[in-house]
Order: sequence, then structure tokens, then C-alpha cells
Amino acid sequence: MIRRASDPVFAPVRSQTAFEETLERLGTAIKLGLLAPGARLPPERDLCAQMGISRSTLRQALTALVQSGHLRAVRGRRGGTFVSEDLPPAQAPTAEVVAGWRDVCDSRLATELGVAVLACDRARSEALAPLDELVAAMEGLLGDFPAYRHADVLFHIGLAEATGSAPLVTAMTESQGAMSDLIDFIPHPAEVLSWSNAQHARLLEAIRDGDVDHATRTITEHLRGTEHVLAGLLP
Amino acid sequence: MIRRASDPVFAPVRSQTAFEETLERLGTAIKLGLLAPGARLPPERDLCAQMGISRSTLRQALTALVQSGHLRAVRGRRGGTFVSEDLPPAQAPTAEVVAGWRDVCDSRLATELGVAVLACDRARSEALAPLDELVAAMEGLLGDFPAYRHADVLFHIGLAEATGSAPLVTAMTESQGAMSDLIDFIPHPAEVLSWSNAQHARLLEAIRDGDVDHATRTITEHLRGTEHVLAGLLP
DNA sequence: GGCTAGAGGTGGGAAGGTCAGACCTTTTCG
DNA sequence: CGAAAAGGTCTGACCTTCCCACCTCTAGCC
Repeated sequence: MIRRASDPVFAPVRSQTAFEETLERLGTAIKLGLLAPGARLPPERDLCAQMGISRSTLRQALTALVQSGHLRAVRGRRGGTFVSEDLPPAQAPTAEVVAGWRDVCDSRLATELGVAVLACDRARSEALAPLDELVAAMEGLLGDFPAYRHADVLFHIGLAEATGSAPLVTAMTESQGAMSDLIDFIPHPAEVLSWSNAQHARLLEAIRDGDVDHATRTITEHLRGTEHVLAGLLP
Repeated sequence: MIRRASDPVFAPVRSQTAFEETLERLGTAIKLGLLAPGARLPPERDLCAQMGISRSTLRQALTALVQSGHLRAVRGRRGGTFVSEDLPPAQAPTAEVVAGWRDVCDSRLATELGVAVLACDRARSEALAPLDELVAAMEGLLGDFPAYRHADVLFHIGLAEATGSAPLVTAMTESQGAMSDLIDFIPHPAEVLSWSNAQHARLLEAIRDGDVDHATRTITEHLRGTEHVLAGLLP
């Protein structure tokens, strides 16, 4: 037992640098649509203070994103750094991302379960109202996967925000980013999306009723669906 | 919505250095008893390769732990680095740890829920047998909180291992480390521990039956107990 | 037209973290 | 005694991060 328990203790240490973490955070925020196309980022001098890094480090990340076409930098007064209006096409998932898809799903399951349970006794109905609207809007997007997926991301992150737990919001954002790398490349027929969205509605209902069992069952099924699709299409 | 969603995107970036992460990992492993007193660590040259860092970086961490009294270094053939037989007393939690206790509990809830649900359909009974023994052993430790707590940590991490998900084992280890900073300093009467251990047994039973609802309810109650104690004692 | 404010753009140097490797010291075993 | 195995020490190179001073561009105002 002790022997096996020290395995993870001695596992490889790989700390992201500040540059890598910044690039990752901004990049996924753009890809997930958390930063809408055309949106203007805060001035570099403000942003680096906000993120607690030096301006040069921030600029390394911004420059990389400008070169990859995700951002557009405009000089002069009324200038700024803007999210590109037409984003570059998503890249196919790397081999290592594909290899770790089960781990990604497991971590996501934990986050979603935690959010669902906490939402049951913390979420205020004011916070849930916008999520109802999202679900309704998604009904009209069943034929447009990118738009549906964008709303889907906002739904899951919005739910995490409704719990009031900052670490869970962060975890959810990371999960959604990791999932997008996988699922943006697999087919999603309208019927599947429709069924998936019905689960969103059921989940909200369960949360409103404070019905923890129903909420956990619903979210588990919801994720199981994605998992089965991935299991079928990835080796 | 977009406005609020970018809050976490621009949150402070704080990348741990390799040294800090190594120190943290080894330190908590020792404090949690994952590395038993008297245990010998692998030789530095092997360990640094295993952890993917240079020997100098590893030695920074080891030196710090030797100076704090957690490790003991012995030179010469048949030498090595050993976990101290009598560890230094635990430090009282810092103000920032106390301030973030609710976040710690929320993250832990997510991890424990994920583990419980995954264990229900993945855990093999061979993997659960040692956990039964732990629960039985803990019945005899109700009057000795440090010993009970050690077994408790092994139980929760062991359950995570039974899911076969490496990220959940890591998350669970981190959670337990963070929790120990909080709960090692509050009173735990034998009755509370007894009730807590009964929940361990019920949880194992639910997992064996593949009863997800029962498992999630049990683990939620189990954590709720700790949370209420903390809520009562911390500001 | 020219000036100014506010935005991004550039370069250099200081400080510190990380690494690879060679080498030293201590201890034990054959 | 000498080889082996462990921790202990040192050095030089490289990368990251940070801070600072200064430059360039553009909209809007006089």
C-alpha cells in the first residue's frame, strides 16, 4: 500500500512557466468563445498587473496569439488588442491529447458532479434564469454545431459560477477547454444534441428542486453520452 | 455574461517553480504519512530522473526538508535519505489557508464525488479488500486521532487508486494535504470518528453494490460533517 | 497643421531558477 | 586496501521573469 501510494508522489514534476500558463489561458478562452470575436482586451499595462506577471511575459503570449491569428493588435490612441473576427480553424488534437482522453473525462466528471451537488443547495434562482434562456436558445441551434457548442460551454461554466466556488469555475473552464480539443472533431447529429439539451433542462429542474440524486444521475448520464461517443471513435 | 466569464481568464497567474512543487509534494507526502517514518527514499540520482528534474533542483528540496527536520541524510555506502523517525510538530494553518477553507472543501467535494461514482463501476473487489481492512483497523483507533487520521488519509487515497484514474489520485492527494492543514488542529471526539468510520463502511458497501445514489449520498454526508465542524470553529 | 494623450512596440540589463556534468567526501563491503 | 555507493559541492551555460527607459503610431483637439 505504502509502496503504491508513493508512485504519484514521485511522478514527474512539470511546472508550466508563467508564459505557458498565460498563453494557455488566453488561447482557450478565445477558442471557447469566452472572449468574443471583436472583443477588446484590457490595455497591456492593466492586464499584466491583473494577471500578476510582467508586461514582457504577457507580451510574449500576446505576440504568439497575434501570430497564430487569434488576436489583432492595433496601435495608437483608440488602439488595443482585439480578439480576431475570423478565428483560425481549430487544430486537430495532438496525439498526447487523444491518449489522455479518459483522464480528461474522469477529471471532468468530478468537476461536474461537484458543481451539480453544490448548485443544488447554493444556486439562487436569479443565477439560474440566464441558464434557462441558454437552454431555450440551444433548441434553435441543433443544426449548427459550433454555435451549439459555444452555448454549451457557457451553460456549463455558468452553472459553475452559480455555485459561487472560484476553484470549480476554474476547473470547469479547464475541463471545457480540454474537451473542446477532443469533441470539435467528431460528428454531432441534431438528434444527439437535442437529447443532450434535454438533459440540460432536466439538470436545471433538479437543481431548482434541490434534488441531489436526480441532479447527479442526470449529469452522469450527460457525460456518459460524450464518453461513449469518444470511446467509439478514438482508439 | 461574457464580462463575468472573463474574470477567471484574467485571474492571477502563479506558476510554481520546479523546486516549490517538489518541496510541496515531498513535504505533504511525509506529513500525510504516505512516506512512512524511517522509509528510505530512492537515491538522489534515481529520484531526479524519476521526477524529471535536475539533481540540483531535487537537492534544494531535500536540503530544505532536512533542515526542517522532515528528512535525515546519511552519507556513505548503505547511506541514503530517510524520512525522520520523529517528525517536527505540524504548524498551525496560515491565515490564507484558513481564509480559503471553503474553496478547499468545495474542491474536495468534487474529487470525492468523482471518485465515488467512478469506483461504483470500476473498482474491483480485490482493490476494495484492503480498504475493508483499513476501516476495521480504524475502529480500534478512535481514541488516537493522529493514527486514525493517517488511516483515514490512506482510505481516501486508496479509494481514488481503486478508480484507476491517475488525475483523481493526484487530486485526492492534494485535497487530503490541504485538509490536513485545517483539521489537524481541531478536536475530534471518538464518537465523531466512530460515526465517520461507519460512513466509510457504508460507502464501501454502496460501491460494491454499484449503487451510485447511495455512494454519492454517503460521501456527501461524510464531507458535510467535516464542513460543519469547520464552519463552527473557523470564522 | 500641429500638439497631445493614450495605446502598443522595442531593447537592455539585473536577478534568479534550472540544468548537466564533473568532482569531492564519507561509509561500507569484499 | 580498493572499489562501490551514497550524499555533498562546485561551475558554467541557458532560460525565464522582471523592471525600466524610450520609441512609434493614431485619434482628437486646438
